[in-house]
Amino acid sequence: MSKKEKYLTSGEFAQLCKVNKQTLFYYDQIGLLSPIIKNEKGYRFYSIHQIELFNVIDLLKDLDMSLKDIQHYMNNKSPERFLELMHQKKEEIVIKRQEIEMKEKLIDAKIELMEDAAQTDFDQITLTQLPEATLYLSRNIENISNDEFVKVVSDFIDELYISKLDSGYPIGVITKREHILKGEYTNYSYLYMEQPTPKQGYPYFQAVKGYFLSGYHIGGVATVNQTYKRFFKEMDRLNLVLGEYVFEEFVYDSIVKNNEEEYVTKIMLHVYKKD
Amino acid sequence: MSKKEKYLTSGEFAQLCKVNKQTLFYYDQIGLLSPIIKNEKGYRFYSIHQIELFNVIDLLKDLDMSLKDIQHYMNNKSPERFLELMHQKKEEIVIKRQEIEMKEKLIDAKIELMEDAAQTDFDQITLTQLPEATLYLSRNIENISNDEFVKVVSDFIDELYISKLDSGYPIGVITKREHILKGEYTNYSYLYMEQPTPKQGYPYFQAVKGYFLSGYHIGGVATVNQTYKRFFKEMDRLNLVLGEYVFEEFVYDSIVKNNEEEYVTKIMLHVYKKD
DNA sequence: CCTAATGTATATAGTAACTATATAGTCAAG
DNA sequence: CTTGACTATATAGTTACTATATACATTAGG
Repeated sequence: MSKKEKYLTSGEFAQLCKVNKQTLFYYDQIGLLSPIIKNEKGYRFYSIHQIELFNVIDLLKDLDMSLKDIQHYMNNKSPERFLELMHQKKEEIVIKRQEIEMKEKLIDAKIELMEDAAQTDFDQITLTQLPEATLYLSRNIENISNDEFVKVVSDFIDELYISKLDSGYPIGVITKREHILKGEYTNYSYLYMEQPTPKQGYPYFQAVKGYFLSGYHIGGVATVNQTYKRFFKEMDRLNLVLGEYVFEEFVYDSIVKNNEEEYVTKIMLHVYKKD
Repeated sequence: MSKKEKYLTSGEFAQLCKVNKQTLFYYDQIGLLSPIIKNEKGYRFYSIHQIELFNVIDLLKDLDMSLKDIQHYMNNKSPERFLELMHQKKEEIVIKRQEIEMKEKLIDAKIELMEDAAQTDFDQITLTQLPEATLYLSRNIENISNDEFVKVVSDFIDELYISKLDSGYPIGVITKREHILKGEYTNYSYLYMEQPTPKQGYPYFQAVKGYFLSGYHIGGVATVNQTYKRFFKEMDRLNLVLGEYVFEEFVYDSIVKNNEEEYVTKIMLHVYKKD
């Protein structure tokens, strides 16, 4: 290796940086990263050390720093300021990573939901013993005004977001036995979201376990009473009585189907064995 | 909860989605997400269920899907296609997460480097026993042409990238004793990057341990011979002989300093105790 | 040495996904 | 009945590229 340094052409440097050559022209133009040499023909030549600089620019850019702000740092660089910047970016990247992890869980939950649904016979009603599950509940929504309902939903979603409790599972509704028995199938009492790995220190949680009669309703809310009729018939046949709560959650909704008639709702009735 | 649904104004819906109202107008304009009702005055009203749709749009957008492609899915929605999409996005988000994790490590490494440097006396030369360390090495770069050197650097960087071995630690150079003794301080033999958590199955690794004389060179390569003189004096004083290799790595370079005269290079000479 | 292929340059326009601004109409409270 | 907070549309501006058109330079092969 001799003393005189080898310089890279714009094309070579672009390849090394894994970036479009035009991007380097742009960086040169705005004065963010210019080649150390420009010959009489206007050809750009970069030093091999400049890749370090490019990498830092690329890192900061990925962490949502604007080119202008990066340039501002470069014009005022110092070990102290760089350390400060890295501390700040560390905080930001931790949040970014947590958000990515949340979204990955959400995708996992959606895949699970869709794969389960794909091999489910929506006409079948089955009796199962459900293990204990923890649910995050909204405030009570019985007989409240529409404006209040919107407020509760907003708050519920905000709480899920702030407390990082959005597990990606669908938002479900809970209806109390008394309303079901009166035929008020849409007089819901709470919204809920299942928590696969519940955190300590949050209120509104409720454990659920016991016998459940599970089935599916196909169509909009207007026709849900017919599905409940089928449920009641099956309860009679199996000698069951309705327990405290009924749980409903969407399986197929506007995300995968175009019209309400094709929506699928999973309905789980808490039941006791008659004796 | 009565039958008739409550609708949200554009402002309310924007707040719920945590997004600028203008963004919703834009989505309406391109036909991606339109309110289910527009009254005679042109006022937009969204259903509460539309937030689910918005969330999916937002998720896909975060996973680098263009609004056009999202729209294309929405026009061809089905459980099968949604599942397929989620599988694809799962693969993408895993890569994204790994990249974020790499960048977080890189930031950690930079912070460590800067914090260590901040409390280091660059004039001091110290004798320390270094623990075993694993280094990822480039091909040999002794006496090669400039073109070849550029190729080796490119390959080295590409390998680090492909094999995900870029630990964020600085790229260093190794010089053999024979070259040092001849005063050829810049006739380097290898590039290296330290691997804090070495992976199995990669060649080019070399463990390093033993006694090292560590000090710092301030300035460009042109003046490094003076720093080596200081090292040799210290070796005499401590009754040491030069070992096999010398390691050099940048502490302060173009990322934190404007001109070469202020750069700081850490130099570590492998040494034996004379007896 | 000529030529074709490949490389380099500048200038300009286009792109995605917002974002801001200007202007004007609507609604609800006091 | 007015004030302040909302709603709408239309248009222009923004960021960080990206593509295209045109022209000049360098290099490899015959």
